[in-house]
Amino acid sequence: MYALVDCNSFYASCERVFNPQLEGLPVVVLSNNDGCVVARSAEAKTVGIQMGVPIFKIKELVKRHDVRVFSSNYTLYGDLSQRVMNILKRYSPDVEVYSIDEAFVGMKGMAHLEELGKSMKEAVMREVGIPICVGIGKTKTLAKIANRLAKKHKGFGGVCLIDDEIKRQKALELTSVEDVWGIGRKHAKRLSLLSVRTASDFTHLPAQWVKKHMSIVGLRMQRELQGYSCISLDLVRERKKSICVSRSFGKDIHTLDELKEALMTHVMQCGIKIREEKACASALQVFASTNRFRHDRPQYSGQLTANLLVPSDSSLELAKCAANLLQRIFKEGYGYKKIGVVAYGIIPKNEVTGNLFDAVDRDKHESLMRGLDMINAKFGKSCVQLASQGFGKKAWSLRQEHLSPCYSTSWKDMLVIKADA
DNA sequence: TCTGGGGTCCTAGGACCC
DNA sequence: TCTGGGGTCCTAGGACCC
Repeated sequence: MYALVDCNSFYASCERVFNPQLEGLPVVVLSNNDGCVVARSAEAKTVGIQMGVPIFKIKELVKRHDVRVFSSNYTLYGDLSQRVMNILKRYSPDVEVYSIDEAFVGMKGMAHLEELGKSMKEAVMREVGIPICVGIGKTKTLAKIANRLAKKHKGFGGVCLIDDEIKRQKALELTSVEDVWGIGRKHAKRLSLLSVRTASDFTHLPAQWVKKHMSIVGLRMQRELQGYSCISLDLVRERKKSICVSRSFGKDIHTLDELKEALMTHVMQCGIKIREEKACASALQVFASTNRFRHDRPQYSGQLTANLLVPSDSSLELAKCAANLLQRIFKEGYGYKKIGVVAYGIIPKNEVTGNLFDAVDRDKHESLMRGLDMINAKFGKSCVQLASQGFGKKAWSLRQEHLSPCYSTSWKDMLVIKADA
């Protein structure tokens, strides 16, 4: 049996933990650049705010209902997430952290599953202050479905267990096919043309049809819904296959110099991620694009990939390569909205093969990067930078107008509790 | 004026090899 | 004049997830 633990309105709930006045009020959290709504408290859902809607489109709604708006604060959410996961690990050695706000917990051989679920819920609320729901089923996909029901129907008290045939049937009938884990917009549309409306309908489709139109991924989903486990717990995190850092700009950027400053900043971040993985990248891709929503302006999107002579984790080398790629994709006369870098061919550092014609002093780079990481870890990631990242005010920087403090990870942001004299 | 970011997996088709 | 078959690897694109 598997339990799926999912935090309710996670980002919005995080904001509430250190700011209890938000309790009972509609709260939303925005994507990077204060673009779209990516998390909503229950109250925000009730007043009709849709997931993913750009904030500028709901100005009126926000004003009318006094909705509290926050920029996303991943430092805060990441820290609270870890605390939640640590609690779950007390219940089972098998915890797969699936995303920042979700984890699968292996419950093999355990009894009193519903009570265990309730206990998890209470512990997380008591110790971190985050509300969660728990769904339990024979397969991961059924656990997902159970979780959805637990969220949707108050009667479950936040914990839903599917442990027999009757409950499974009932749960599948109550779930629309587009709400099944792994069925996205495209497949949902195709299925609706066949009058497949619920998860239960989907399980009755001929397997050949599913295989043909939805590949073996679809077949696997079907089997999982029928109660045959096909997706096992992923307990050791696999090595990443690609590492990407990209951002939209607060406003359009026209010059190569400014684009380069932004790109160099992303490359530096990418380098840090690569070194955290104790890995090297074999190839680097740079991409840049204009604002795809502005149909009234000329559109352009360029991308180019280059192999490195020797796989590397040195920000300096990556930066040099990226700068070169940018020069080649840059076209004058466009307003750029986004730029990014992707590292491919990620291999463990100790498996890197050298090259006879390699002219780089790798030991030197290595100690330089070690020093740089140490300083930046201690004094903030912008303490030591590349000159090419630019100085002074950055026209391209993110918009973050509603950022909350990092209550749990920064000394200066810690709450001060005043006792009444 | 203002529309996110970071991933994974699968398939088809082309290049290439013997 | 006649021009195979089997296999691997790589890439681009699609679909999906949170």
